[in-house]
Amino acid sequence: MVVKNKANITIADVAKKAGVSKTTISRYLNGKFEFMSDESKSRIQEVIEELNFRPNKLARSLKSSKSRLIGVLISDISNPFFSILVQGISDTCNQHGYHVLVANTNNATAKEQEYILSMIDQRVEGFIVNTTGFNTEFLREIEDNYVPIVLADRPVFSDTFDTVKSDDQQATMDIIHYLAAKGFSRVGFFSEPILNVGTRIIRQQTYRQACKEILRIEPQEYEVGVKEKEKAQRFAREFVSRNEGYKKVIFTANGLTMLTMLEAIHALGLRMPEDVAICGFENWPWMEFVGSSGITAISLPSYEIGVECVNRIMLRLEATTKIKPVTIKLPTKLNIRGSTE
Amino acid sequence: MVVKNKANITIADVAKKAGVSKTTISRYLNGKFEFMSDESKSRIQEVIEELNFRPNKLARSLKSSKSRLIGVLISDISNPFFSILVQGISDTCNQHGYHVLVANTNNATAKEQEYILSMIDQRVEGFIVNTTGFNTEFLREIEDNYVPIVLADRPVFSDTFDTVKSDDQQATMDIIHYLAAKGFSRVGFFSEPILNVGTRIIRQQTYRQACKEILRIEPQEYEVGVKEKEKAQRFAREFVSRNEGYKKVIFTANGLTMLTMLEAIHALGLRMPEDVAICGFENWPWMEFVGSSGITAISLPSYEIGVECVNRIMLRLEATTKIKPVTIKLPTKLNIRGSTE
DNA sequence: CTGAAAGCGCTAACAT
DNA sequence: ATGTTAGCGCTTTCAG
Repeated sequence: MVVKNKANITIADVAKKAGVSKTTISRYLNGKFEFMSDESKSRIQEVIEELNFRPNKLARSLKSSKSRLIGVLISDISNPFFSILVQGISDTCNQHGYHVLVANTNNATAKEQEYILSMIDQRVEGFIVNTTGFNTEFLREIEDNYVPIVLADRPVFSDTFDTVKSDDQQATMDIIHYLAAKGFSRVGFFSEPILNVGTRIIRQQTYRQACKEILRIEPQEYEVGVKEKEKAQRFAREFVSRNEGYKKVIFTANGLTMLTMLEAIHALGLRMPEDVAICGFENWPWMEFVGSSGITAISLPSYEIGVECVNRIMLRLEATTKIKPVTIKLPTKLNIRGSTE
Repeated sequence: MVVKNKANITIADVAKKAGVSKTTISRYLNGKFEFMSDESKSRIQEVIEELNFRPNKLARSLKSSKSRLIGVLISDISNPFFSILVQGISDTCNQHGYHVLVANTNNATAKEQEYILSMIDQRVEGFIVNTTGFNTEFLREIEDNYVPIVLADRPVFSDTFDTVKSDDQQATMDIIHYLAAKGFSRVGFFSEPILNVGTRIIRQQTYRQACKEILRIEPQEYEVGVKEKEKAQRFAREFVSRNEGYKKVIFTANGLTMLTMLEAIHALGLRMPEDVAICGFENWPWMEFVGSSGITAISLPSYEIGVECVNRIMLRLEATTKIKPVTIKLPTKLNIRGSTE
């Protein structure tokens, strides 16, 4: 029988039964044993176990304004990248004795605001936000007036927030160096048409830089949404014919775009890498056996990003002085497979 | 400026400024306008907007023992099946004005207990549990003494819990009927060696039943863990040679096992479906273009399971009388592709 | 070493 | 139609 505090035992019941005051119980619960007699201590412990007493966190929180809750806002939790991020966040928070309040914003700016405000009403102690990108001012106000915020994965172009993300510049330069060495003289950048997502922007800008510095070509960029199957096929065809005679590769900015383009390639009956090669951001287990010998892809440190986000929040919660915001870039890994042979 | 309740405005401040009592403010906040003058009402509204007042949910919760929080325990949130489930749960809870406290149990029985107890301390109003399977007694105690529980996806063999899951019996019978009609006389059941997970057990039992009633063969069952690459290859080879001369198909009990076996098939250089066919539970986008023409797979209603779980909880929270526990089985869909041609 | 009492912000029974 | 008052369960001065 693990459970039996049916009667809603409170600190007062424990105090009465132990023959001490509520204060002493409170001290016991908070580990303030310095000036407590050993008798009291062991007596209290006995009674607590006997009554199966567990303190009401709501009451504690109300009194202390410390809820031991972290608010987590995720743009799309069904995306494995983000669910692993949440796993990292959740596991680490739990280790610190915190719980996470998770909400799915579905990339909607208004929902992001609404949920954040509502979580503040619950007195969360901090936020980890995978932001939609349109709430920079709002987030700054929250951070200024309430609790710390760490941005997960998606930066905003303002250095006032702690940000934890993958090192996308490095990753992009690395993969393009690799592609160039393999003889791919034409690299097309394929991404989702989502405005304002810092991650995409950084990958795209680094791609452009790499086009100039490494490949010495004009960038070839395509924006295609997840549901736009026809457009994806048109773009694939266009990219292939436009670069006739060159070794060419489709470079996708994220896992969803990879899926979109793989579908198109499959539908068009193109061979990888003979007709067109492919590679991109986000590495998933199934990529090992798609095509004749797998898809070249960049592993992102999703779990570790989650862990670091929590570490930053905890740092700020413990800090007594202001801490300067930093951007933490975690290393990625390039997995080379047959799709870029 | 959306935010500016820096000074922690309380109901008392609003009352003072509006020239009424705290009670009236409280009534206003709770929509008890029946006996309130229109002057008071509009005056209060003004002041609330002016001061940007938002009620402290912690205080409300302490008073009412209603936290507007639902606890969600997930065995492995990095698994897309579960992350979509969480999405369904989270979206639906938010629609009802609830937030979700999410914890990842990593299939650990002790963690499941620990997090549940801790969430009770936070006064969550209900639980949605994707249980490890070893906490039946514990969960029953929680439900008896505290708050409603709904089991998501994984049933336990006890009819005392509300359970929401996919209709695995139907799905299994359907796919085996389909396979039999296609001429597959040998079907092997491949699953993870996890004990006590109701979902696996049901799929396996139905498979056995189908072996008897439809295929009229002895069941051929293999248990292989996600990391056991060699074992997977051994089993694949064994299954193929054992059923030499028959049309045979590997039937995987979940997405992870599908990945494990695809890897093995790929490593062994087996052709699908010529050397061995494959199909299984869980349908993902990438399955459309693995192999020459996709993988046959069963779509599971993950999101809808999440939605229904919340509906059940809400039903219980609103109910005044005891509600009889039910098991809700949601329909699946068979996606036929080239791997079972 | 311990306790009395005040109060966190809100709600609700009981007045009026 | 509105206010007074007493808590919800805990923490924390302040006083012994």
